[in-house]
Formats: sequence, structure tokens, C-alpha cells
Amino acid sequence: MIAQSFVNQPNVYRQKYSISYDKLMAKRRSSSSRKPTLVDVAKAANVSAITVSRTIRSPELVSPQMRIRVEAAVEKLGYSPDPAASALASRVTHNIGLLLPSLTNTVFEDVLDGIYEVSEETRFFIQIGDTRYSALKEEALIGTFLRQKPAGLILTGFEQTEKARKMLSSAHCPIVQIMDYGGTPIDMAVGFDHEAAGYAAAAHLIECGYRNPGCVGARLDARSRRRLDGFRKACQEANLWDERRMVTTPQSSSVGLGRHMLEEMLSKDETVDAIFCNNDDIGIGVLVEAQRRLISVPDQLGICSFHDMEMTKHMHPALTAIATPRYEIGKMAFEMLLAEIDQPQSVKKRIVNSGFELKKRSSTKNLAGKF
Amino acid sequence: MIAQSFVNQPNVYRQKYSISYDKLMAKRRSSSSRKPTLVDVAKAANVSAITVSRTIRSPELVSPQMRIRVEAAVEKLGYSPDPAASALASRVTHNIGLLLPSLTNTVFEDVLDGIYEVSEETRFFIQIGDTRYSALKEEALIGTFLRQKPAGLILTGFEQTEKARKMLSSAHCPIVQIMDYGGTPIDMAVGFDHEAAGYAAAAHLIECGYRNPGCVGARLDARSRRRLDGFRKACQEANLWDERRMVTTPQSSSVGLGRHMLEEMLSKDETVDAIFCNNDDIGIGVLVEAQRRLISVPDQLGICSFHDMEMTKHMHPALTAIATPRYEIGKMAFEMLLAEIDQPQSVKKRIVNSGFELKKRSSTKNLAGKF
DNA sequence: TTGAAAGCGATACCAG
DNA sequence: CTGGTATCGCTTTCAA
Repeated sequence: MIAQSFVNQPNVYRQKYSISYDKLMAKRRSSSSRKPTLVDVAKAANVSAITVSRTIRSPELVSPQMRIRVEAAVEKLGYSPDPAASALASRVTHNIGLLLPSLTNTVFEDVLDGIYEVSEETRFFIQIGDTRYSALKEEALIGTFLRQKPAGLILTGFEQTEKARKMLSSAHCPIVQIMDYGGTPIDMAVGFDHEAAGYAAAAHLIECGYRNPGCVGARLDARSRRRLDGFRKACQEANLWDERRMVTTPQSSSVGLGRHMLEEMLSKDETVDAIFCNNDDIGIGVLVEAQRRLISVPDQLGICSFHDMEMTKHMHPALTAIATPRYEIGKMAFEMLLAEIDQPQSVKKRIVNSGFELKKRSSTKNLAGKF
Repeated sequence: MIAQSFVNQPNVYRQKYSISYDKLMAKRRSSSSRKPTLVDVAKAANVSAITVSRTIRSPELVSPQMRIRVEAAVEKLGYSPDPAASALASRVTHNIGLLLPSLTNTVFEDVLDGIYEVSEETRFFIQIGDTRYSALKEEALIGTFLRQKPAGLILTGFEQTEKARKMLSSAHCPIVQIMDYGGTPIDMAVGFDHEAAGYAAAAHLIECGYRNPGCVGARLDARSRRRLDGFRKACQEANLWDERRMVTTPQSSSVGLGRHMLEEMLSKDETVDAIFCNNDDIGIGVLVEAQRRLISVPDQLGICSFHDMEMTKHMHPALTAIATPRYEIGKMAFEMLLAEIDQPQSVKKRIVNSGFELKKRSSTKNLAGKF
């Protein structure tokens, strides 16, 4: 059991050191279990410590013979650098801070997956903070993260507090804001235009021939709200809007909530014939509830979902959805960060519109034949 | 733009220091932007550095007046400790390493959520590693994590490589293995018995009166395999087993795959009348495909899912499932770790069986009336 | 290209 | 309960 190591293992670090350097070294050498340090490698290779450091961090600055000699010593001793010492001396870690509003949301899992995919082979670590959709929590986390001297930071959205923005603008690391497009980034950004996405959803429903479009939205963060705004705008332009068909709740989204919200929608305006759902959980809930009520989809009710997680296209009928490139956003954000860390100001396109895509499936259909 | 700070901001740390301590201090003081250190606080409060350190880490060891004085100075200067320096001196960080086999899997998101919930108010950070269900990748990550001197480690399952186990047993931190029960933990463990869970699923289906039970499983890691073993065992004991009704694939689970696997199952033995699904994605896929084929659930086909994510109970019919306490496991793992960090050997119950629960819903039913 | 010396900012250990 | 001193292991800076 590892736990015994707390009790039984001789720990050289607890011993008192004498003042003499030689004695100290003697003591150290006697402890066979000590992890080798840079100095140990330097001695073994008969070079200075700084040369070893150089060989590891920028081998191109060291002559080939030297490199071989040092690398052999590193290999022989099984040396690996101490990140804490490195961070203390250089004032920067290899941590990349990632602030997400939720961890139990397919959307952010996919982002996470993209980030991890790219970060895997790099020297960097991801440190995740869960802001729970709160700007204040985010502010606190930004403070904590910055204290650690991260190599870079990835934030969600543009809605940081004033104080947070201030801290960030004086941070010594590149920053990417993800999942949104159209705001003013602190440094770099990659995401899509939520209003345009909502607008596109409405345009599709209207084009299909639905005449009483509505939408349901859960947990209205700034981005979902803009999606609904875009949806409403398109409907208003087509003169098909009725505010009763906007059903929202601050609760966080789930399939159960989606079912419930269809019920609410019908109670407010039973003429509704198409629904844009804030995200896939809700979309699936609306579909299931419609089926339970024997409302035929897409004939009596068209459904357009948002994000398009894997499941969406396998529903029956398959859900039409606005697909968002979450994995790609995560990947790109990390790549932008990496480029900036290696070479400040090297990223030319600092604001990227990742776009989105309307996937037409069986939960909506062209009703033209009906007219 | 933050990026300008790379270029324009005067950086005191780049300046050369003179040898004289006083001159150094003078230079430092002149730089108003420097972050205050422990020594700065000590001077402001007119105490020694170590006293400040103590006041922050273990206030109970410091006299009340002293504490007030120091806290005032901390407040006034806006001091916050440097984690790198602390890590270097104390040989331990405030990082908790978490190794998960997948990040895009509801199961682990829920675990993550439980861990974050508890860790939020502590001084610890979670550092996640994605092993992608590979013991070798896990081994590499364990090495990397251990190098950082974590305060604790959370691993998934008992299937570490020999080398990994060796590294772990000599690690100086508590370790919790999660999601499984019945193996030999390195230190502590919390999870459930997968074989028993599979057995329980089969027992339920058999009890309902289904006579040709089968099961479908995707991505067969050690734990899912044991679930299937348990299922098979119960069926064999009831003399109802036919190996053709065991359909598996190494692919990772998804709803699409679930649909596909029902097709495969039917092609191998169309008499199958009940299916245990390795997890919820598959379960939902099987349900959707059954509906598409007009196979009536639960009459012609009983379905029992595994894990029971939120969506499962909202399907129509609602899916019977073995519910697993993922959130609780995460929470408990972190709490066990915390207790051990604060007080080694204080956790008495080092191996916890979290159990699971059979949720009977409409996708299975007692067929007794039929006989 | 290589090296010497001086930190980085905290904690450990023992003494008083 | 408080303080002095010596580290922790690496990088920075400047000189050779």
C-alpha cells in the first residue's frame, strides 16, 4: 500500500543538512533513492548545469558532440526536470488554463476532446476550471489560474467581468476566447455567430412552409440568448412572429426539461407548427414528447435542434439541426495558443469565425405540397 | 490586446541585478508593478518570513495578535503565494491528478462533475489526463503526473501496467482507484461490482419471463467485459444462454452503433426477446432501431440499459436500466483523497462498494400473463 | 558555444 | 510561539 510510504519510507529530505557542501553531497549520494537533478546530470556528463538545461530546452544552441554527451547522461540517470523549479526560475509553467461553463454538457466535452487531442503530444497540461455559467466564479478562477503563471488561457465567451478583463489584459500569456464570434476579444478568439445561427434555423423552418414558428430555450446564457434573438428576428422579418411562442427557462437543459417545455409551449399557443430548440437535449425531449402526444413530426410539427450531437441524427425521425464545430474549435484554440507561445505575434488571423452548418433531416420537411 | 504586453511592457525581471542586496531591494522597490512576496509582507508586518508563511498555512500555530498583524499586511499588499516556490520548497503541489479513459462519455463527465463539486472550495486543482482506454498511455501519463508531485491521484479501474503500479507504489501521495470494486487497489478504491451488475440485469430480464436473453457491448474494456460475464453467468444458471446472443464490438459506443448492433443481433438469432445493453448510448440505439422495425418494446423485446444517464428515463418507452452512482463516486473519491492528504491513514474504510441500482421502467415488463 | 554566479519565492529544521 | 539559515532545482544574465 502506498500509504505506508508516509510512515515507513526513509525520507532524506527530512534530515538536517550540515553546512558543509561536501558533507551535504556525501549525504545525498548515500541516498540511492534520490531523484537525479540537473546538477547530477551535469556532473555525469562533465559539463555545467546550464548546458544540460540548454540541451534539453533548445538543443539547437548546443554543439552536436555536447548534445550527445549530455543526452547520454540524461538517459543513463533517467533524469526528468522538476516542473516546480523550472516554473520558479522562469516564471512560467507549462499549464494551459481552460475555463468552461459546464462539464456535463456534450458541447464542452467535445471542445475538451479537441483540445486534448492536440495537447497530447505537447509539453503542456490542461487545467480545467468549471465556472458554472457564473461570471463571478469565472473571475475568481481567472485570478487563481493567473497566479499559477499559465503558458496560456482558454476562456468561454466574451462575458468576463470588468475586473477579470483587467487582470487578463495585464497577463503575460496568450489568451483565446472560444465558442463565440462578434464580440471584442481580449487577445484571440475562435467561434461562431450565435445570432446568425438562430436566424438560419428560422429561415429554414420558414422556407419549409411552417407558419407558426416558436422556440424553446433553457439556461439562457448570453450565447443562447443571441440564438433566440436571431430566431425571433428572422420570424419578425417574415411577419410570422408571436412572442407567446418563445418559451424559456433559467433551468439547465435536459431531455426531461425539453418534454416539459413542449407541454408549456402547447399550452401557450397550440397552433405552433415548428420549434427551434436551444440545444440537443431539449430537441430530443421535444421530439419524444411530441411522439407521446401523437403529434406527427415533421407534418404537424417541425423540429430544428442545435449543436447536433451524435445522437441527434439517429433519432427517429432524425432531427434537423444546426451543427456546430465544437471539436474543431477546441483544436484550433489550442493550436493558436501554441503558436503564440512559441512565437508571440505570429498568429495573423486572431479572430476566427468557425461557422456552423444546417443539417436538414426528417424532423423538418418542405410542406409546399400542402398549399 | 494582451499580446502587446510581450513587446511593450517593462519587465523588471529581465534587468540585471547588482550584487548588493540593498541595491537590489532599491531596484525592486522602484518597480511598482512587482508582485509582493512573502518577504515584502514580512517586512510590512515587521515579522519574519516564516511567520507569514505559518499564518497563512496554519494560523492556529500563531498568536492572535500576530495573526491580525500579518493578515493586515497580506491584505494591504494584496499578497498571494507563489505555487511554484511553494512546490519547490515543500516538494508537493496542490494538484490532484485525474486519469480518465475518455472525456466524451457521460459516465466520466458525471464523475468529473462530482469531483469538481467537492474540489471547488478547496485549495486543490484537478489536472485531467485522457488515457483513451490505453494502459500504456495511462502509464506514460502517470509518469508525467508523478513528476509534478501531485497531492493525490485518482485513477480509473485496476488495470494499470506492472510498471505503472511500481511507480505508484513508491509515490508519496494518496491514490484512489474509481469505478470498480473487487480488484486489489494500490491504496484506496471506490466503485461497484461490474459482474454483479451484469448478473442483476440478467436476473431481472429472466424474472420478467424473457426466455432468449442476449446482450450487446461496445468498446470492451475490462469493466464492460465483466458486466457481460455476469450477464452470461446468470443466463447460464437459468439455462437460457446461447452464445449467439452475445454481440460485441471494439468500437466505442454510440447511438448509431446501438442501432447497428440490434440489426446484427437479429441476424444472428432472431428469437432474441430481451437485450442487456452495455451502456446508455447503445440502449437508446437499440430502442430506436426496434421502433423503426416495429418491434414492440417491451412485449416483443425487453431492453435493459446500463448507467442510466438522464435521458434514459425520458425515452418512450422509458428504459429500464442499471443506474450507477457516478457523481457520488467522484465526490467520494475526492473526499477520501482530501482526508488522507490532511491526515495520512485517517481513512479507515479504504475500499468502498458504491453499489448500483436496478431501475425498472417500461422497456421491460413482467410477461407472466403470457404463460 | 559554454560557463559562473545570482537569483526565483517559498518551506524545513532546529533553536530559543 | 517566533525566528535564522540553508536549502529546493532550475533559469537568467553576462562574460569569456
